[in-house]
Amino acid sequence: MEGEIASGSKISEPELARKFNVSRAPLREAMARLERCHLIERIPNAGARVVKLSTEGLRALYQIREELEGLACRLAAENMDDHEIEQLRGLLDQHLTTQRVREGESYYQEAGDLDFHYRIIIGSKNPYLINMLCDELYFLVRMYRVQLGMNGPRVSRAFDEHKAIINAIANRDGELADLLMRRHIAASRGNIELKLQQLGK
Amino acid sequence: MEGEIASGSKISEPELARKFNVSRAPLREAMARLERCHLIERIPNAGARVVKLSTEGLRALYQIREELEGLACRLAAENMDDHEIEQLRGLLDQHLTTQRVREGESYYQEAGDLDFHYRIIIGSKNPYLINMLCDELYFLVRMYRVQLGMNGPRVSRAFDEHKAIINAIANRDGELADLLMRRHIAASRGNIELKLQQLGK
DNA sequence: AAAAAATAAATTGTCGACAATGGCGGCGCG
DNA sequence: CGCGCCGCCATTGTCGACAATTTATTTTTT
Repeated sequence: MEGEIASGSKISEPELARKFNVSRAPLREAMARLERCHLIERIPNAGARVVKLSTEGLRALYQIREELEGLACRLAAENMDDHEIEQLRGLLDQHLTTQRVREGESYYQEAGDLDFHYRIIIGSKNPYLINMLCDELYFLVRMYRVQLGMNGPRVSRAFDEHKAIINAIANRDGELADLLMRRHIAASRGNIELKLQQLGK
Repeated sequence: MEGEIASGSKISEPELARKFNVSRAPLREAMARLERCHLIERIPNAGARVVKLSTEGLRALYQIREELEGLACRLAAENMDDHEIEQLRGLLDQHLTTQRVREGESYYQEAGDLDFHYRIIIGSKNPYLINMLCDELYFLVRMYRVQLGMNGPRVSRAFDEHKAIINAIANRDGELADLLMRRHIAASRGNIELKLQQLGK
């Protein structure tokens, strides 16, 4: 995810097993999980390679995200209880004080439970949705984030958008939360796409 | 999927390995796949059990389907070429002549490439969408279908809805195709839910 | 020199066995 | 008779080795 192993480089099962001093069995399963998360791609009988980030990949991924996280917002507006919403508000305030101070540095890099989107998805209470987003797509999303991390004016703007979304959810206005989330994700995509074109190629 | 192994019954790894005369390794992977498809559920250190079909599960599953297959329609309207659309039309006509004759018997039971929804998803050309729907959710969908198969007036109605959707796609009207698909799936859900309440419990 | 055959290497799937972990039932004790 | 402890057992994770298949490379033949 963090780019430590170069994009497109080959991942050898026996080689990594030696490197980490484990047998092939657990490493095999680990690679199966990576494949499920779309972090590696397999070519039959020719090995596995680290995914390459691309504009087309980003587009395809974010098309799904818009739809699914929009739905997550609608469901979260129905299903999150007041306590959870308050907790999420607290998380945002915490981000404001700890992270946003060093402006433009690193909003958005938190993992798991500390991530805003993650929490909303959990809040939807739909097990299939949670599984698909948190256990499969999210690692790839985070890979784009980490390697083409957001900075500049987008940081504070994203924070404001998060605020607006949580407000809509707190007002139990699922329709609005849905719309705001879709726009938020679309904007985020635009930002990353720009970086991809500048840096990547 | 077909209910041969009763819902809720335990699946033992070593036991099945003996039954099929294979070692635990391949059976292990097979079960991992079943879990990924949500056909079995694991309780840590207590074994795996066949999923139980339920109204809540159906609801959660179809919420995702509406969203994702709606998106698939929108994308298919953009990305399917004329040849693919014509092929899909042919498939529908074939269903009409071969299956629909024995009215109310078994529309909808075809697997894989022969399935209408399947083909549209492929037509979206979005690899993540294809993977999630065809490789993960679809087996569970088919389980509901097979075990609570459609019959009665719903059969011909579903066929007409399919026709309308393919027409919208052929007209490159993604928005309409999206809407029609969502309604189609919602109606299908209603039908299955009814059966679940009648028969299941 | 080009094509074909043979060989080497890597990937991938499979096997049988062992070990650790946690749940469940039986047993003793209060 | 109820409660907690202990041992058995199923589940689960791991290991090292072997086999099959496919791809790449080298050697041989025309």
